[in-house]
Amino acid sequence: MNSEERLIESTRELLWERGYIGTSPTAIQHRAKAGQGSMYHHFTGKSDLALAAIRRTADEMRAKAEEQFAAPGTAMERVTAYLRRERDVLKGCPIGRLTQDPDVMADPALRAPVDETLAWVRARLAEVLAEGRERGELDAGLDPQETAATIAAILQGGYVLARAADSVEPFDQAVTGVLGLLTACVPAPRT
Amino acid sequence: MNSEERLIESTRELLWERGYIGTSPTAIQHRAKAGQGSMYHHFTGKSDLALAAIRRTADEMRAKAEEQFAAPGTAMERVTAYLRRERDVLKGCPIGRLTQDPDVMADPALRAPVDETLAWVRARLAEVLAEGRERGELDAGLDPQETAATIAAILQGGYVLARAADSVEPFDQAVTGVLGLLTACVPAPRT
DNA sequence: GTCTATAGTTGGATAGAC
DNA sequence: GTCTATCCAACTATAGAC
Repeated sequence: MNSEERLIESTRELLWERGYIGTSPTAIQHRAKAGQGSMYHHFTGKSDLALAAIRRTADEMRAKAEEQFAAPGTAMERVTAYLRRERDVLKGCPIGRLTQDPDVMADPALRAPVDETLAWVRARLAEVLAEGRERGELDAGLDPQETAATIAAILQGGYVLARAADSVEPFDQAVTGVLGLLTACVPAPRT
Repeated sequence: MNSEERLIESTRELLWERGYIGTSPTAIQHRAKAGQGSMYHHFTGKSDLALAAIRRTADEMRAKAEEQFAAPGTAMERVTAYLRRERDVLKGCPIGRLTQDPDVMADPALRAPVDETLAWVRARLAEVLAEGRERGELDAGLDPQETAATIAAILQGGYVLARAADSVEPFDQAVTGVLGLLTACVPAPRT
């Protein structure tokens, strides 16, 4: 891995662990085993490097989610697979955590990938749910957009509760809880 | 309001807006219109001041939540009142946001009030739900603890989605969505 | 209690040599 | 491309005067 690549990857890690304000160019350089000259040769500065890092993380997040969304199976099966997927729960969401970073939210360029990615997740979940409703897999009264927001919020909120408790338990409970509520919206099969 | 009081209040605001890493003693002093000498006379340093601020915010958060939890009405009514209560959605949760602050989570003293407050919210919600289930207001198959985690996660996650979108819409949708799912667990009244 | 002075460290970046 | 030298501001805190 070349120096530019290492700088981006180190920035991705540090943004996840410490956020934008908490990540210094010096810390990035140390982790990437790159000098100052190298960093400022490849990138104009901290924000430029952060942009590259955030974009890559956002792309990766969408790709991983699409694996479950585009899989075969009923809507409930796909939503369950998405919620139950292996996750670094105690580390939280590398995109969601950036919403707490005022310097990220204040910069339209840095903010855009965060906004777009979470909006995409909601929209994609809504599509999956709408599809399930059309196929009669889900109750006709279920609102796809609202329920999609609920599911996306469960994940982001589950991370927060898990980090506070320093335990994955509340995350797992929140997921199990919403899946239980959703199951009640699955029409009984015609006998 | 005296100087000590102003320092605590300013710290509360800044922790909410910029987090622990992003809040400097200088910034606190400016907002509180207090000098350095004043601040270091009343508090041993940044973390000591942050502790006072976090404790107060945690107490306030519990008191506000208890208003809805202890109100008269069915479990669904109290949960609905809690979720629909007026909130500074785009500012997020002043306690939940601290879970993203590695320096807060690394210090047991600062971490404790965050952990305890969110655990309390879940436990209290579980009590309300269990009560509703016993009274026959909610489906017997509903797990109070899991559902409590779901509801608490909706709030924390709703804030994240709202901040990303710079709009309260996803927060409101997530809340409406989960209330819709919960309503499906309300047994039809005996006719 | 509050003020000013001081101080060592880190942050974020630039300049120019190689 | 990478290195070292240099820069100024901000961060966090201490010391001592008033």
